[in-house]
Amino acid sequence: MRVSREKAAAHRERIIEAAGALFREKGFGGIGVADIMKAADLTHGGFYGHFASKDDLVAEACQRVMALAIASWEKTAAREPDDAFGALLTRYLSPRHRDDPARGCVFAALGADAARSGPLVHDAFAEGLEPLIALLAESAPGSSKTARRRKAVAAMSGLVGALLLARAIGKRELSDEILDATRRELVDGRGR
Amino acid sequence: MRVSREKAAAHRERIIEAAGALFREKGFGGIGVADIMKAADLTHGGFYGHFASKDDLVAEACQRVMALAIASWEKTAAREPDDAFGALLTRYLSPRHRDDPARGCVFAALGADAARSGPLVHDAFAEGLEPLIALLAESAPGSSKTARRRKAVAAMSGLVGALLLARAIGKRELSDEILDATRRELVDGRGR
DNA sequence: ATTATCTATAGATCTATAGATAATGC
DNA sequence: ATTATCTATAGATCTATAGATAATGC
Repeated sequence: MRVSREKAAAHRERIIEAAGALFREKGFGGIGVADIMKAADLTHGGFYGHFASKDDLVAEACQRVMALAIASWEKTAAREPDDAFGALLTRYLSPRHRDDPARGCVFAALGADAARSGPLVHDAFAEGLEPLIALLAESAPGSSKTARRRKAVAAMSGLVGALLLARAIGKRELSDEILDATRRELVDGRGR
Repeated sequence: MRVSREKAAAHRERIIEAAGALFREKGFGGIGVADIMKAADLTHGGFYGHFASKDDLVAEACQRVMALAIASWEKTAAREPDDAFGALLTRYLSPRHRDDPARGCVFAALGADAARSGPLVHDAFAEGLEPLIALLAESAPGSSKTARRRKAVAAMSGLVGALLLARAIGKRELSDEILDATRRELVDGRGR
Protein backbone atom coordinates (compact mmCIF):
# COMPACT_ATOMS: atom_id res chain seq x y z
CA MET A 1 0.00 0.00 0.00
CA ARG A 2 1.04 3.53 -0.61
CA VAL A 3 2.57 5.68 2.16
CA SER A 4 2.97 9.43 2.54
CA ARG A 5 5.74 11.34 0.79
CA GLU A 6 7.32 11.86 4.19
CA LYS A 7 7.31 8.17 5.05
CA ALA A 8 8.70 7.32 1.62
CA ALA A 9 11.66 9.61 2.30
CA ALA A 10 12.18 7.86 5.64
CA HIS A 11 12.12 4.51 3.85
CA ARG A 12 14.85 5.74 1.54
CA GLU A 13 16.94 6.64 4.58
CA ARG A 14 16.36 3.21 6.08
CA ILE A 15 17.56 1.56 2.88
CA ILE A 16 20.73 3.67 2.80
CA GLU A 17 21.42 3.00 6.46
CA ALA A 18 20.89 -0.76 6.17
CA ALA A 19 23.04 -0.85 3.04
CA GLY A 20 25.84 1.09 4.74
CA ALA A 21 26.10 -1.55 7.46
CA LEU A 22 25.52 -4.63 5.29
CA PHE A 23 27.96 -3.59 2.56
CA ARG A 24 30.69 -3.02 5.14
CA GLU A 25 29.94 -6.38 6.74
CA LYS A 26 29.65 -8.50 3.57
CA GLY A 27 31.11 -6.48 0.70
CA PHE A 28 29.32 -4.96 -2.29
CA GLY A 29 28.73 -8.33 -3.90
CA GLY A 30 28.15 -10.26 -0.68
CA ILE A 31 24.70 -8.89 -0.03
CA GLY A 32 21.72 -8.68 -2.35
CA VAL A 33 19.07 -6.04 -2.88
CA ALA A 34 16.41 -8.35 -1.43
CA ASP A 35 18.31 -8.79 1.85
CA ILE A 36 18.99 -5.07 2.16
CA MET A 37 15.28 -4.36 1.68
CA LYS A 38 14.41 -7.02 4.24
CA ALA A 39 16.78 -5.37 6.73
CA ALA A 40 14.96 -2.08 6.03
CA ASP A 41 11.62 -3.85 6.56
CA LEU A 42 10.49 -3.34 2.98
CA THR A 43 9.82 -5.64 0.08
CA HIS A 44 12.29 -6.43 -2.65
CA GLY A 45 10.39 -4.87 -5.54
CA GLY A 46 10.02 -1.50 -3.86
CA PHE A 47 13.75 -0.90 -4.15
CA TYR A 48 13.66 0.35 -7.75
CA GLY A 49 11.31 3.12 -6.84
CA HIS A 50 14.06 4.59 -4.67
CA PHE A 51 17.20 3.80 -6.65
CA ALA A 52 17.96 3.29 -10.32
CA SER A 53 20.24 0.34 -9.66
CA LYS A 54 22.26 -1.45 -7.01
CA ASP A 55 25.36 0.47 -8.11
CA ASP A 56 23.44 3.66 -7.49
CA LEU A 57 22.81 2.55 -3.90
CA VAL A 58 26.44 1.53 -3.48
CA ALA A 59 27.66 5.04 -4.29
CA GLU A 60 24.97 6.70 -2.16
CA ALA A 61 25.59 4.43 0.84
CA CYS A 62 29.34 5.01 0.69
CA GLN A 63 28.92 8.76 0.51
CA ARG A 64 26.59 8.62 3.53
CA VAL A 65 28.98 6.48 5.57
CA MET A 66 31.91 8.76 4.77
CA ALA A 67 30.01 11.91 5.71
CA LEU A 68 29.19 10.32 9.07
CA ALA A 69 32.83 9.29 9.54
CA ILE A 70 34.05 12.85 9.01
CA ALA A 71 31.56 14.15 11.58
CA SER A 72 32.59 11.45 14.04
CA TRP A 73 36.29 12.21 13.62
CA GLU A 74 35.65 15.92 14.11
CA LYS A 75 33.77 15.17 17.31
CA THR A 76 36.63 13.06 18.64
CA ALA A 77 39.16 15.75 17.75
CA ALA A 78 37.08 18.46 19.44
CA ARG A 79 36.71 16.37 22.60
CA GLU A 80 40.51 16.06 22.94
CA PRO A 81 41.89 19.42 21.78
CA ASP A 82 45.35 18.86 23.30
CA ASP A 83 45.95 15.53 21.61
CA ALA A 84 43.50 15.10 18.78
CA PHE A 85 46.04 13.10 16.74
CA GLY A 86 46.57 10.58 19.52
CA ALA A 87 42.86 10.35 20.33
CA LEU A 88 41.90 9.69 16.72
CA LEU A 89 44.55 7.01 16.28
CA THR A 90 43.84 5.26 19.57
CA ARG A 91 40.12 5.15 18.88
CA TYR A 92 40.65 3.83 15.36
CA LEU A 93 43.05 1.10 16.46
CA SER A 94 40.82 -0.30 19.21
CA PRO A 95 39.70 -3.96 19.33
CA ARG A 96 36.17 -2.60 19.49
CA HIS A 97 36.58 -1.04 16.05
CA ARG A 98 38.22 -4.18 14.67
CA ASP A 99 35.37 -6.36 15.88
CA ASP A 100 32.55 -4.19 14.47
CA PRO A 101 33.19 -3.69 10.74
CA ALA A 102 29.52 -2.94 10.00
CA ARG A 103 29.85 0.34 11.88
CA GLY A 104 33.52 0.99 11.23
CA CYS A 105 35.86 2.53 8.68
CA VAL A 106 34.64 2.16 5.12
CA PHE A 107 38.16 2.25 3.66
CA ALA A 108 39.32 -0.79 5.60
CA ALA A 109 36.04 -2.64 4.99
CA LEU A 110 35.43 -1.76 1.33
CA GLY A 111 38.67 -0.32 -0.05
CA ALA A 112 39.40 -3.35 -2.22
CA ASP A 113 35.77 -3.50 -3.38
CA ALA A 114 36.00 0.17 -4.32
CA ALA A 115 39.19 -0.48 -6.31
CA ARG A 116 37.19 -2.99 -8.37
CA SER A 117 34.24 -0.62 -8.85
CA GLY A 118 33.55 2.06 -11.41
CA PRO A 119 34.75 5.67 -11.40
CA LEU A 120 31.63 6.80 -9.52
CA VAL A 121 32.67 4.85 -6.43
CA HIS A 122 36.34 5.65 -6.99
CA ASP A 123 35.61 9.37 -6.87
CA ALA A 124 33.35 9.03 -3.85
CA PHE A 125 36.18 7.35 -1.97
CA ALA A 126 38.67 10.06 -2.91
CA GLU A 127 36.28 12.77 -1.75
CA GLY A 128 35.65 10.96 1.53
CA LEU A 129 39.32 10.35 2.24
CA GLU A 130 40.59 13.88 1.73
CA PRO A 131 38.77 15.48 4.72
CA LEU A 132 39.98 12.74 7.08
CA ILE A 133 43.59 13.33 6.03
CA ALA A 134 43.09 17.09 6.35
CA LEU A 135 41.70 16.66 9.86
CA LEU A 136 44.59 14.42 10.88
CA ALA A 137 47.07 16.93 9.44
CA GLU A 138 45.73 19.67 11.72
CA SER A 139 46.92 17.87 14.84
CA ALA A 140 49.74 15.78 13.36
CA PRO A 141 53.25 16.47 14.69
CA GLY A 142 55.73 18.28 12.47
CA SER A 143 57.40 21.65 12.08
CA SER A 144 56.00 22.55 8.66
CA LYS A 145 52.63 22.20 7.03
CA THR A 146 54.17 19.90 4.44
CA ALA A 147 55.63 17.64 7.13
CA ARG A 148 52.30 17.46 8.97
CA ARG A 149 50.45 16.62 5.78
CA ARG A 150 52.92 13.86 4.98
CA LYS A 151 52.60 12.48 8.49
CA ALA A 152 48.82 12.53 8.25
CA VAL A 153 48.82 10.61 4.96
CA ALA A 154 51.25 8.00 6.30
CA ALA A 155 49.23 7.69 9.52
CA MET A 156 46.06 7.13 7.52
CA SER A 157 47.80 4.33 5.61
CA GLY A 158 48.96 2.78 8.88
CA LEU A 159 45.48 2.92 10.38
CA VAL A 160 43.69 1.34 7.43
CA GLY A 161 46.35 -1.33 6.91
CA ALA A 162 46.46 -2.29 10.58
CA LEU A 163 42.69 -2.68 10.77
CA LEU A 164 42.59 -4.68 7.54
CA LEU A 165 45.34 -7.05 8.66
CA ALA A 166 43.94 -7.39 12.19
CA ARG A 167 40.62 -8.47 10.71
CA ALA A 168 42.05 -10.73 8.02
CA ILE A 169 44.07 -13.03 10.25
CA GLY A 170 42.80 -15.72 12.55
CA LYS A 171 45.25 -15.61 15.42
CA ARG A 172 43.92 -13.30 18.09
CA GLU A 173 47.39 -12.76 19.51
CA LEU A 174 48.90 -11.48 16.25
CA SER A 175 45.77 -9.43 15.57
CA ASP A 176 46.14 -7.61 18.90
CA GLU A 177 49.86 -7.12 18.29
CA ILE A 178 49.17 -5.42 14.95
CA LEU A 179 46.82 -2.88 16.55
CA ASP A 180 49.19 -2.24 19.48
CA ALA A 181 52.41 -1.98 17.49
CA THR A 182 50.90 0.34 14.88
CA ARG A 183 49.39 2.55 17.58
CA ARG A 184 52.66 2.75 19.50
CA GLU A 185 54.73 3.57 16.43
CA LEU A 186 52.32 6.23 15.18
CA VAL A 187 51.28 7.77 18.51
CA ASP A 188 54.34 7.39 20.71
CA GLY A 189 56.92 7.80 17.98
CA ARG A 190 55.97 11.39 17.35
CA GLY A 191 58.92 13.20 18.92
CA ARG A 192 61.19 13.47 15.94
CA MET B 1 39.37 -37.09 -22.99
CA ARG B 2 41.62 -38.41 -20.34
CA VAL B 3 45.23 -37.17 -19.93
CA SER B 4 48.25 -38.61 -18.15
CA ARG B 5 48.69 -38.40 -14.39
CA GLU B 6 51.52 -35.94 -15.00
CA LYS B 7 49.42 -33.68 -17.20
CA ALA B 8 46.57 -33.78 -14.68
CA ALA B 9 48.95 -32.48 -12.00
CA ALA B 10 50.00 -29.70 -14.37
CA HIS B 11 46.34 -28.85 -14.92
CA ARG B 12 45.88 -28.53 -11.15
CA GLU B 13 48.80 -26.09 -11.09
CA ARG B 14 47.29 -24.08 -13.91
CA ILE B 15 43.99 -23.82 -12.02
CA ILE B 16 45.73 -22.62 -8.84
CA GLU B 17 47.80 -20.11 -10.78
CA ALA B 18 44.82 -18.70 -12.69
CA ALA B 19 42.80 -18.51 -9.47
CA GLY B 20 45.60 -16.69 -7.65
CA ALA B 21 45.55 -13.93 -10.25
CA LEU B 22 41.79 -13.75 -10.83
CA PHE B 23 40.88 -13.75 -7.11
CA ARG B 24 43.29 -10.87 -6.48
CA GLU B 25 41.88 -8.99 -9.45
CA LYS B 26 38.16 -9.57 -8.81
CA GLY B 27 37.77 -10.83 -5.23
CA PHE B 28 36.70 -14.29 -4.05
CA GLY B 29 33.09 -13.71 -5.07
CA GLY B 30 33.84 -11.70 -8.17
CA ILE B 31 35.01 -14.61 -10.28
CA GLY B 32 33.33 -17.95 -10.87
CA VAL B 33 34.66 -21.47 -11.15
CA ALA B 34 33.74 -21.56 -14.85
CA ASP B 35 35.82 -18.47 -15.65
CA ILE B 36 38.79 -19.72 -13.67
CA MET B 37 38.67 -23.00 -15.58
CA LYS B 38 38.40 -21.12 -18.85
CA ALA B 39 41.50 -19.10 -17.93
CA ALA B 40 43.25 -22.41 -17.26
CA ASP B 41 42.05 -23.72 -20.66
CA LEU B 42 39.90 -26.43 -19.12
CA THR B 43 36.18 -27.06 -18.96
CA HIS B 44 33.96 -26.11 -16.06
CA GLY B 45 32.98 -29.62 -14.99
CA GLY B 46 36.53 -30.83 -14.66
CA PHE B 47 37.10 -28.55 -11.69
CA TYR B 48 35.55 -30.89 -9.14
CA GLY B 49 37.99 -33.63 -9.95
CA HIS B 50 40.76 -31.38 -8.68
CA PHE B 51 39.10 -29.58 -5.76
CA ALA B 52 36.29 -30.43 -3.37
CA SER B 53 34.79 -26.95 -3.57
CA LYS B 54 35.46 -23.37 -4.55
CA ASP B 55 36.37 -22.61 -0.92
CA ASP B 56 38.95 -25.36 -1.12
CA LEU B 57 40.55 -23.61 -4.10
CA VAL B 58 40.38 -20.23 -2.34
CA ALA B 59 42.48 -21.53 0.54
CA GLU B 60 44.92 -23.35 -1.73
CA ALA B 61 45.36 -20.37 -4.07
CA CYS B 62 45.99 -17.99 -1.16
CA GLN B 63 48.58 -20.31 0.35
CA ARG B 64 50.33 -20.55 -3.00
CA VAL B 65 50.35 -16.79 -3.53
CA MET B 66 51.72 -16.18 -0.04
CA ALA B 67 54.49 -18.73 -0.44
CA LEU B 68 55.56 -16.98 -3.65
CA ALA B 69 55.42 -13.61 -1.91
CA ILE B 70 57.76 -14.77 0.86
CA ALA B 71 60.25 -16.07 -1.71
CA SER B 72 60.02 -12.81 -3.64
CA TRP B 73 60.61 -10.69 -0.52
CA GLU B 74 63.60 -12.84 0.44
CA LYS B 75 65.08 -12.35 -3.01
CA THR B 76 64.66 -8.58 -2.78
CA ALA B 77 66.23 -8.51 0.68
CA ALA B 78 69.18 -10.63 -0.46
CA ARG B 79 69.77 -8.40 -3.47
CA GLU B 80 70.12 -5.32 -1.23
CA PRO B 81 71.88 -6.56 1.92
CA ASP B 82 72.79 -3.06 3.15
CA ASP B 83 69.27 -1.69 3.00
CA ALA B 84 66.81 -4.57 2.76
CA PHE B 85 64.17 -2.63 4.73
CA GLY B 86 64.28 0.33 2.35
CA ALA B 87 64.36 -1.87 -0.74
CA LEU B 88 61.34 -3.91 0.36
CA LEU B 89 59.31 -0.81 1.18
CA THR B 90 60.21 1.08 -1.99
CA ARG B 91 59.38 -1.91 -4.17
CA TYR B 92 56.06 -2.46 -2.41
CA LEU B 93 55.00 1.18 -2.65
CA SER B 94 55.67 1.54 -6.38
CA PRO B 95 53.00 2.66 -8.89
CA ARG B 96 53.82 -0.53 -10.78
CA HIS B 97 52.65 -2.62 -7.80
CA ARG B 98 49.56 -0.46 -7.34
CA ASP B 99 48.55 -0.87 -10.97
CA ASP B 100 48.94 -4.67 -11.10
CA PRO B 101 46.81 -6.16 -8.29
CA ALA B 102 46.54 -9.55 -10.03
CA ARG B 103 50.24 -10.13 -9.36
CA GLY B 104 50.58 -8.08 -6.19
CA CYS B 105 50.17 -8.32 -2.43
CA VAL B 106 47.37 -10.66 -1.41
CA PHE B 107 46.73 -8.81 1.86
CA ALA B 108 45.93 -5.52 0.14
CA ALA B 109 43.89 -7.24 -2.57
CA LEU B 110 42.00 -9.81 -0.50
CA GLY B 111 42.37 -8.82 3.17
CA ALA B 112 38.75 -7.74 3.51
CA ASP B 113 37.56 -10.83 1.63
CA ALA B 114 39.61 -12.97 4.01
CA ALA B 115 38.05 -11.24 7.01
CA ARG B 116 34.65 -12.35 5.70
CA SER B 117 35.80 -15.93 5.04
CA GLY B 118 35.96 -18.98 7.26
CA PRO B 119 38.71 -19.94 9.73
CA LEU B 120 40.55 -21.93 7.04
CA VAL B 121 41.31 -18.76 5.09
CA HIS B 122 41.83 -16.75 8.29
CA ASP B 123 44.55 -19.13 9.41
CA ALA B 124 46.17 -19.22 5.99
CA PHE B 125 46.46 -15.43 6.07
CA ALA B 126 47.99 -15.44 9.55
CA GLU B 127 50.56 -18.03 8.50
CA GLY B 128 51.41 -16.06 5.37
CA LEU B 129 51.76 -12.74 7.19
CA GLU B 130 54.10 -13.86 9.95
CA PRO B 131 57.13 -14.64 7.72
CA LEU B 132 56.85 -11.27 5.96
CA ILE B 133 56.86 -9.44 9.28
CA ALA B 134 59.77 -11.56 10.49
CA LEU B 135 61.74 -10.75 7.34
CA LEU B 136 61.03 -7.04 7.70
CA ALA B 137 62.08 -7.19 11.36
CA GLU B 138 65.53 -8.51 10.40
CA SER B 139 66.42 -5.30 8.60
CA ALA B 140 64.13 -2.85 10.43
CA PRO B 141 65.83 -0.04 12.37
CA GLY B 142 65.82 -0.19 16.15
CA SER B 143 68.17 -0.87 19.03
CA SER B 144 66.39 -3.90 20.47
CA LYS B 145 64.76 -6.93 18.93
CA THR B 146 61.43 -5.82 20.40
CA ALA B 147 61.73 -2.37 18.84
CA ARG B 148 62.59 -3.85 15.43
CA ARG B 149 59.66 -6.23 15.60
CA ARG B 150 57.29 -3.40 16.47
CA LYS B 151 58.64 -1.32 13.62
CA ALA B 152 58.21 -4.21 11.21
CA VAL B 153 54.57 -4.72 12.21
CA ALA B 154 53.79 -1.02 11.90
CA ALA B 155 55.59 -0.84 8.54
CA MET B 156 53.55 -3.80 7.27
CA SER B 157 50.37 -1.96 8.27
CA GLY B 158 51.54 1.17 6.48
CA LEU B 159 52.39 -0.74 3.31
CA VAL B 160 49.09 -2.59 3.07
CA GLY B 161 47.01 0.47 3.95
CA ALA B 162 48.81 2.72 1.49
CA LEU B 163 48.35 0.25 -1.36
CA LEU B 164 44.69 -0.27 -0.50
CA LEU B 165 43.96 3.45 -0.37
CA ALA B 166 46.00 4.22 -3.48
CA ARG B 167 43.93 1.67 -5.40
CA ALA B 168 40.57 2.64 -3.92
CA ILE B 169 40.59 6.29 -4.89
CA GLY B 170 40.09 7.79 -8.29
CA LYS B 171 42.32 10.82 -8.23
CA ARG B 172 45.71 9.90 -9.59
CA GLU B 173 47.35 12.80 -7.78
CA LEU B 174 46.18 11.77 -4.31
CA SER B 175 46.96 8.14 -5.11
CA ASP B 176 50.57 9.00 -5.92
CA GLU B 177 50.83 11.18 -2.83
CA ILE B 178 49.74 8.28 -0.60
CA LEU B 179 52.48 6.02 -1.95
CA ASP B 180 55.13 8.74 -1.71
CA ALA B 181 54.23 10.04 1.73
CA THR B 182 54.03 6.57 3.26
CA ARG B 183 57.34 5.58 1.72
CA ARG B 184 59.08 8.73 2.92
CA GLU B 185 57.75 8.41 6.46
CA LEU B 186 58.62 4.74 6.75
CA VAL B 187 61.92 4.72 4.85
CA ASP B 188 63.42 8.15 5.50
CA GLY B 189 62.06 8.58 9.01
CA ARG B 190 64.16 5.75 10.37
CA GLY B 191 66.77 7.70 12.28
CA ARG B 192 65.09 7.81 15.65
C1' DA C 1 -5.23 11.17 -10.49
C1' DT C 2 -0.92 10.20 -8.71
C1' DT C 3 2.44 7.30 -6.79
C1' DA C 4 4.75 4.33 -3.12
C1' DT C 5 4.68 -0.29 -2.34
C1' DC C 6 3.82 -5.19 -3.16
C1' DT C 7 3.53 -9.73 -5.69
C1' DA C 8 5.27 -12.41 -9.21
C1' DT C 9 8.48 -13.47 -12.49
C1' DA C 10 11.84 -13.06 -16.45
C1' DG C 11 16.51 -13.67 -17.49
C1' DA C 12 21.15 -14.19 -16.16
C1' DT C 13 24.66 -16.37 -13.42
C1' DC C 14 26.82 -19.46 -10.17
C1' DT C 15 28.05 -23.83 -7.53
C1' DA C 16 27.89 -28.51 -7.77
C1' DT C 17 26.73 -33.01 -9.69
C1' DA C 18 25.46 -36.92 -12.86
C1' DG C 19 26.59 -39.57 -16.59
C1' DA C 20 29.20 -40.13 -20.93
C1' DT C 21 33.66 -40.33 -23.22
C1' DA C 22 38.24 -41.68 -24.22
C1' DA C 23 43.07 -42.18 -23.15
C1' DT C 24 46.30 -44.08 -19.66
C1' DG C 25 48.66 -47.63 -17.17
C1' DC C 26 48.49 -52.04 -14.65
C1' DA D 1 39.93 -51.36 -15.49
C1' DT D 2 40.81 -46.95 -14.02
C1' DT D 3 40.26 -42.13 -14.13
C1' DA D 4 40.81 -37.25 -16.05
C1' DT D 5 37.96 -34.61 -18.65
C1' DC D 6 33.77 -33.12 -20.99
C1' DT D 7 28.72 -32.19 -21.81
C1' DA D 8 24.52 -31.13 -19.84
C1' DT D 9 21.78 -29.75 -16.24
C1' DA D 10 19.68 -29.32 -11.51
C1' DG D 11 18.92 -26.08 -8.02
C1' DA D 12 19.83 -21.83 -5.86
C1' DT D 13 20.40 -16.93 -6.06
C1' DC D 14 20.52 -12.29 -7.86
C1' DT D 15 19.26 -7.94 -10.54
C1' DA D 16 15.66 -5.79 -12.64
C1' DT D 17 10.96 -5.22 -14.39
C1' DA D 18 5.85 -5.59 -15.21
C1' DG D 19 1.48 -5.10 -13.52
C1' DA D 20 -1.68 -4.89 -9.52
C1' DT D 21 -2.96 -2.59 -5.27
C1' DA D 22 -4.24 0.97 -2.18
C1' DA D 23 -3.45 5.24 0.25
C1' DT D 24 -2.20 10.15 -0.42
C1' DG D 25 -2.88 14.81 -1.89
C1' DC D 26 -4.47 18.06 -5.44
